[in-house]
Amino acid sequence: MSGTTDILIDISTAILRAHDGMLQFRALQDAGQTAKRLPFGPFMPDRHRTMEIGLRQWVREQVGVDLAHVEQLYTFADQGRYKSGEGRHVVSVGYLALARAEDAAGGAWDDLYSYFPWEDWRDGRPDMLDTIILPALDTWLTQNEEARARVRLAFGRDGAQWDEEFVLERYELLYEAGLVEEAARDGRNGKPQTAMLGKAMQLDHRRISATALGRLRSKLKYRPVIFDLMPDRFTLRALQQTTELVLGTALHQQNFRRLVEKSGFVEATGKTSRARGRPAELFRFRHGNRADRPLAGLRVSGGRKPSTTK
Amino acid sequence: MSGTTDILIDISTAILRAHDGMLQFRALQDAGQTAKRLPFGPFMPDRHRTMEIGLRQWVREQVGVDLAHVEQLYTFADQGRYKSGEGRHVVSVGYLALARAEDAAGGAWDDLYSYFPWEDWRDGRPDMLDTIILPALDTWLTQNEEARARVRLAFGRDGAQWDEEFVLERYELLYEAGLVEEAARDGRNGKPQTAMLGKAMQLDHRRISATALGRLRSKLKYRPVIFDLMPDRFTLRALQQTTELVLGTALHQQNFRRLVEKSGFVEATGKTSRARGRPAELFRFRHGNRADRPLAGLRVSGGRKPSTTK
DNA sequence: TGATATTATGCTCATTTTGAGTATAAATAA
DNA sequence: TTATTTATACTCAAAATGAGCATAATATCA
Repeated sequence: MSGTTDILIDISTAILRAHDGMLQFRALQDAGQTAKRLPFGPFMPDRHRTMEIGLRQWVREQVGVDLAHVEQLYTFADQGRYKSGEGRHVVSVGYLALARAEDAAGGAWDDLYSYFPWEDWRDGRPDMLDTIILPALDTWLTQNEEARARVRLAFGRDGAQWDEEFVLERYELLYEAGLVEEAARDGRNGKPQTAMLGKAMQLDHRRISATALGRLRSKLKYRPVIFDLMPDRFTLRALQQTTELVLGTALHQQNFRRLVEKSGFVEATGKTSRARGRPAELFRFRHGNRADRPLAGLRVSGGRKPSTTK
Repeated sequence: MSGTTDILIDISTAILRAHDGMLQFRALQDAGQTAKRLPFGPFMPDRHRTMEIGLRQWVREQVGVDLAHVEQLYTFADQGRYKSGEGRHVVSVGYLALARAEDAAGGAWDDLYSYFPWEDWRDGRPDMLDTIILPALDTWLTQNEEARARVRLAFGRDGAQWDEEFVLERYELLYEAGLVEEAARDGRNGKPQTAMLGKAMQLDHRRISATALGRLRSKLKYRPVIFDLMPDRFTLRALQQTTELVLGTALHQQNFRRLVEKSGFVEATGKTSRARGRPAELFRFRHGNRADRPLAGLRVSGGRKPSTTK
């Protein structure tokens, strides 16, 4: 008597790596499709004892990457965001996976920030925010007054701080405002906007990718996941650059060093790497035996502000 | 060609409130069943445009509580943890909801910590950890050497800190070790253990509740969700007690006050509440207009330790 | 009524953490 | 050799944190 409708569960995985100074993810190009997609496939309970087993099967078959970290993100089930399924209702479970560049050589990797250009603040606040996004959102807000508080929080307006973790919230607002191509594709806000922001993806895959980036940025601050993006040995500089890639912000080098050294997560190997300047010590990740203390210092702050003492 | 098996999605919600000095959740008693359950029901895509709509329907029909905050927790799909579904594969989506005691009057509410007695540290470290749990886990570990690192992290052994957020990890280990009734029920580790820890629940509902508690403890530290458990006006003492309930730890009163006052999340109403001692100022939650800064100071610490300067 | 218990609140103090620099070292490139 | 580049050490002030003492304002009880 209960849910008689056929339900199909799709498992999609955003696989991230740090490579070539870019935060990249594995994107597949289907013949006849402009938009790319994540590796994905149906959850088949008869064959997959757990969803993670299903995920690993589709990843193995479609992209063959060694995954260093796997984490469930969210289950999306709202109508209209997922066209496909031949009449069946599709529920979409998104996963985040991390890979080391060394273990993830082949295949096509895309720059994640080309899908979310407004998220990369390493060279300062992106111009497009003030020239395109905020004005467009303002226009939209005149029709959608109730969304004002969400925009304020997500985009850090009117005195609110930009929170680098709100990746999904920002993407969702852009979708609702009809500023990303997926919105038009899903038949939402029929008006063809002048500028469609970032590259589109198939199905709900950009939404899943946004969730992945947000979750990773958040997780960095309390678990040592950053090391799942690093090779076996690395300089502190390389670690910092990867962290900056993920967070989308520049960090203070000396303070980053201090933070990481004190965290107990790394140990020196005694070897050094030579590149252009002074050779840097090579470190390695120090497994679990340390009390896992958070890298809370990675919290991005807009600089010191005098505390509001009236 | 894809997943031909019929899949049923169940939506279960752990609804929490703070009442009578207890952290309570809404538990339903089915006739003929010893174990209680959460409100739950199938996701029906034809009727439910989103899962949250489905959740709200089941909550309305089964318990009629006004929800102040709703948040998806996790989607569980592993075999053998969910007996039911008449041959269909059941995927279980868990939600956390918060309610104000005022809006959630009727019905049966259970003390959450009676299901997780090892999680309540307000009066210090629970005895059962050293008298029952850790010895039993040690015995189990002799057969399951690979789980040692997980036990160390989850239960804070061998120098690791107890992390109050690892509620699910602890429950899962107790399940795997056969120390909670659900393990025997699911046919895992047939040996009837002497002491079954905490009260059992139907299906995977204790697992969902564990996830809910862990998520809430974590979220407290970076979003002002605690106020969704508070009445309209409250003293700082009441706020602290609710926080302690959720975290399962005692906090330093003066420092808690300093933290909350500085956070900008509350404003004085000018009125006072009278009880036994000196009357306390009544505060109210100050909505969004403040930059949402984290209540990071809520991070529970085992006290100051001299930093390991060699 | 007055002493006592109870709770709230203000304040201090020593550490630690954090943000922001300056200074120096060790390599390569010109 | 000098300039350039990168790594690393150190300093300093501001802010946050952990711990506690002191005092205020009420109820309760003898």
